Amino acid sequence: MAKRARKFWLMKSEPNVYSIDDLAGDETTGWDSIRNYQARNFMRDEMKEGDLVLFYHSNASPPGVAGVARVSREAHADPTQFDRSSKYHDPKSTPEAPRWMMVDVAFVEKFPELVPLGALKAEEAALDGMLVIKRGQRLSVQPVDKEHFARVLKMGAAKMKLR
DNA sequence: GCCAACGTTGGC
DNA sequence: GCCAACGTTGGC
Repeated sequence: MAKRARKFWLMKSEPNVYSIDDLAGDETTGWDSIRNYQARNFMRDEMKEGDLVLFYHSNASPPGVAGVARVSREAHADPTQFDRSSKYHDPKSTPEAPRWMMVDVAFVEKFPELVPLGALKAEEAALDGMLVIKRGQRLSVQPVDKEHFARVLKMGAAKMKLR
């Protein structure tokens, strides 16, 4: 039985909330608090262990890709939805039928330097169709083409290589 | 801080 | 089911 081909993703996080350095320290984290159905569906239905993730710093100056992570655990219920004290509490969700799912991601590497959004936009020809460079694109979990992923690794002088 | 773009809610 | 109002995202 052939293994499913690895998929590639981009996940946004505000670095003043949770940065690539936080992930490096934690080694792994639950990608909780996502309250967007499209993003949830990607996590619930499509992200598999071993998939690679561009870790993107949003609401930063400049915003950009800070490094690489890897899906380390597939979809499971986001615990913040059951936490009454959390701003992400969802009273309509139950443990039997959780509405919000998350994956866990593990630290892979931090780029020597951030790849700014502006640099991605400047590579528009090579990165044609990449969602993060589209204006008005707010989705915080996005699929990325393998070719685009490889190009961003190069731009970030990543240690890892795709094969 | 501004505001364009987008997603969600809720009245009808 | 439509769509106006509202809330959020996120670049600048």
